[in-house]
Amino acid sequence: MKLSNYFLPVLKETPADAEIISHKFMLRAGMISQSSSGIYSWLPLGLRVLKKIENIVREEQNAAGVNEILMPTIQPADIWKESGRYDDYGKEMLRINDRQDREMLYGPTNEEQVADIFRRSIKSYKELPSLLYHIQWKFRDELRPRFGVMRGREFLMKDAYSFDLDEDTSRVSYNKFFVCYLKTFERLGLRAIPIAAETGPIGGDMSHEFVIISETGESDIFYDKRILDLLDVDQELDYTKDLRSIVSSYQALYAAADDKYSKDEFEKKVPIEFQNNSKGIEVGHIFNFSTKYSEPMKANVLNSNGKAVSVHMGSYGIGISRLVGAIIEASHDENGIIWPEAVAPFTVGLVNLKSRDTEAIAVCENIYNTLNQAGIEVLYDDKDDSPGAKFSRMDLIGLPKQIIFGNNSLKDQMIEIKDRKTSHTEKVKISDLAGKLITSK
RNA sequence: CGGGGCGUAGCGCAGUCUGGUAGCGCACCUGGUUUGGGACCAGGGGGUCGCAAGUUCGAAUCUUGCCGCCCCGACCA
Repeated sequence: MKLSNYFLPVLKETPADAEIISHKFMLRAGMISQSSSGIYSWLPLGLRVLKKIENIVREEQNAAGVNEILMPTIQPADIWKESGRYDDYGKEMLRINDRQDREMLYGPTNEEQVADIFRRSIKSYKELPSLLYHIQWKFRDELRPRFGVMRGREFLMKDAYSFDLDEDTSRVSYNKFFVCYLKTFERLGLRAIPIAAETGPIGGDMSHEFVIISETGESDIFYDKRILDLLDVDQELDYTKDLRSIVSSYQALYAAADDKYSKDEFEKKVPIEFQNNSKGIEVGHIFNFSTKYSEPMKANVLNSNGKAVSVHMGSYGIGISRLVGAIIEASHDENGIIWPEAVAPFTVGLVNLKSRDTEAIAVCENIYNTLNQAGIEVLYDDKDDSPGAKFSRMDLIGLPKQIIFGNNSLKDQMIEIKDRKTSHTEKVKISDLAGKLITSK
């Protein structure tokens, strides 16, 4: 993509509305544009990141054997009345009436909807487990939206649902998602810690929040530092195998949010040198709620005795739009964003500092075409701005690699590759550039 | 929803106390000179001062009502 042809409204000054780093940078880098409180339009650069994250999440869900579906944003009130949540869910739920005055709502989540889909189709225990997910926009009319995309009212979420015959088998599904989440966050370049979460009225130990450590986090977490060393799920995962050992290696180490934190337990279980307390951003939540929805909604299957039983359900969320902000919170410096390569909107930024020199333009065009053909995503700054303006804009938008065509590049046929994160710069022959970038990928 | 703050050009702000018909920086347009860390000179365009009503000879400024946005708190991916 050529910058001269790209819709990238970067701002030199920070809009007064933004408070936290990720919000400021997202606005300044032209990633989003606020529509109203907690509701944003996604501009090209932001959308590319959102899609990258979405695709990684999708690939990992598929790898775990979860089926992708797409449920509507607008749901009928009826199914929510069935589950009993129509009255329980407060003003956070946006309720609307259609032209026939039927009660509808903009979905804040999809347990009812998916249970309805399930019960229409699945009748036998032989078809279990059943795993479904979708990636869809949700709306929760938050009391107070804030922090830009991190706590919007409208947000993009991956939510998955499991259906199993009983508690034992639903634990197998739960573990599957647990491990899948570890893998997913790792691919996103994040270190997400699974922490024991409140299970509410259901009880039990089957609820975890996945939290990334960040100053701006909204939850206060206490954990055993050694859990960070476990966060390396590099190996190919075989989801057909028993995943209990992986899950229990995490559960063995203390990690809890303040609402579940017990000082005594923490100090007893964690040697003092491993005790850590910090703020975190919740980016995922997995939850098993047994028959809470299946029972009132009559989502039953026949078991091997021919008896109708309520299925055991779980739900598993990842806040995709929130992750865009969370990644920035976890990866930036004073000059701007530093994208992990996996989610970067472009892999490299090609900067032509000699943007008025026809010869330089010709060489840069050639480099641009070569990189594109090599399958490298490149944003080519072909604009006629001063070097300082180009550098600071490139730093702001945070592409992992900057390729700089400068004063001497024509003469010596060398070009600089600068690493956005480390600022490490190396000169390579222009003819070697594409090969160099491909191997470093 | 309680507490606090803000709303003046695309963005950041001054002007409001003390009423006299709107200004600065950046951005934008034109011409010229510049090009390794947000260039310079000259010229130029752009604002129903959030909306409405009121007070007044006269309102960005005073009064009342409404709307929007941000921050802190209680709740949430």
